[in-house]
Amino acid sequence: MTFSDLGLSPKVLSAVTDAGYTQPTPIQAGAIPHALLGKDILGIAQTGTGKTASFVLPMLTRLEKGRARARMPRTLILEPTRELAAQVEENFIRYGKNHKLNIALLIGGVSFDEQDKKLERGADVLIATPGRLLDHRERGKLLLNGVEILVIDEADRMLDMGFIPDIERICEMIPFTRQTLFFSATMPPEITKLTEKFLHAPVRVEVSKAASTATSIIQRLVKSGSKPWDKRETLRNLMKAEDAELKNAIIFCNRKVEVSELFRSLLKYDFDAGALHGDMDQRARMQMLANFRDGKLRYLVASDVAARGLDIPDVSHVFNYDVPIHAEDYVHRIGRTGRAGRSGKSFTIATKSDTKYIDAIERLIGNKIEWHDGDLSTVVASEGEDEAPRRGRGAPRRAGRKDDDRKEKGERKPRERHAKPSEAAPPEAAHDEQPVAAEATVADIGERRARKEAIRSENTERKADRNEQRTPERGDSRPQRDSNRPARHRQEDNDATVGFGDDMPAFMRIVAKV
DNA sequence: AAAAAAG
Repeated sequence: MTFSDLGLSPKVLSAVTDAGYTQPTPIQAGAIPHALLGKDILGIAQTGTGKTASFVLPMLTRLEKGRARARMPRTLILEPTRELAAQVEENFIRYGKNHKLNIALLIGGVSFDEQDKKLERGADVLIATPGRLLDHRERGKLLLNGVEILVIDEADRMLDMGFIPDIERICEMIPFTRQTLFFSATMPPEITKLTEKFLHAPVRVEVSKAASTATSIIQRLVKSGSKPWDKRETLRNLMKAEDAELKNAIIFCNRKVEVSELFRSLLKYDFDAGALHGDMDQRARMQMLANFRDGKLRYLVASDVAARGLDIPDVSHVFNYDVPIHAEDYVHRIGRTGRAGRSGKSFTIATKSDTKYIDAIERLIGNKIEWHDGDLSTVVASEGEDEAPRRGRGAPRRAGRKDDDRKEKGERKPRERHAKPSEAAPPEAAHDEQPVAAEATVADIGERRARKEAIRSENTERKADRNEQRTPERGDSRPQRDSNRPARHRQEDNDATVGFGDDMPAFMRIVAKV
């Protein structure tokens, strides 16, 4: 079976050939001929199975007849995350290089203007996340009654994310005569109901999980103390131990705060790391992902935004800095490595409180995961030791480490309540840097502010010169404000010393106590 | 115990 047997147009075939593909994957072979005939498709397939091309290629062929009218897109593809949407756009660009198609990407976090212009011009292909799509429609800039082909991708994930009502609304805006291509990795009851409602006599194409993935990934559990610095140390040791074999790695954390904390910590230890989570501004998200794909970054610290769907080929290692709370997430995360028959390694850092989640994972995958270097019964209790490198600058360290721990707990709490998660001061601020006095001096506060700003801009553009990050008071770090941030987070902007800096009047100190 | 997605 080759691509030329599937009935695709010459223009599409030549782009596929140029991309270096000759053999369709099972989902492509199963779905493309039916999709070309205009049939509805129910595709049950995981990512990494060639699912995207299975709808992009037939759509391109079918779009060769006809032209788009202003504000009336001819096709619509719904994706759960912005990155996935952008990835689908790339596929249309790659395989549509012999076509003159207008492609519009409607995702949140970026300005409306450009998106509006593309809609105005008439889009052949509209790729969107649900929120931004509905937003455009409510503004009257978008008519969906010209849509001939609707694609709903990653439906089960849309369900997890609470998008199903939005999806139903959107489906109801599109004429009955459309063709619907529907993809989901799993078929929970809610999704089955959705397909019964919105698909007409679909052809079901099911691709079993690539059995090879499970076997080609070496999985290990790694014991660790439960304090953040224990876990960071465990991770660093692991990264160093794997260095020779490690080409690149994704490091998953359960929370966005942890992503940014770990990211900053790794930078301090000179690891070549980037970060990816949903509270970062869109430009930074795209940049980090692109740099990681291009090999400019070796490590990507990420939330589960990166766990599914994203096409990041050739990841040699996956580290779970946290044990995922939901067992399925484990499968998705480690599925980022060992793709396309290659081998991969995954290490999951586990603490005493993680045992029940590990049990759930082992039940799901039907296997015990081996311990890397002894199980949790051998963990030595932590004394709160953090072995981070010191900086020469500033006051000498305070005597007791344990003292500092107490300080970290006691002092960070009140400010943490206001802090936007991704920008909260890292624990290291109290730990392996300047000790923070109960009443911070103006200079301390000014420096902490500068640091925060450096971290902010670090999230947006990673500077080549690390020293700039280390001495942010020199200047050029500018705060990157995200105007899209929900109002409840904005309070943090009034926190501490923003707007006063080093010149903050003394009476403000009480407010800014850190 | 989370993340994601509109502003």
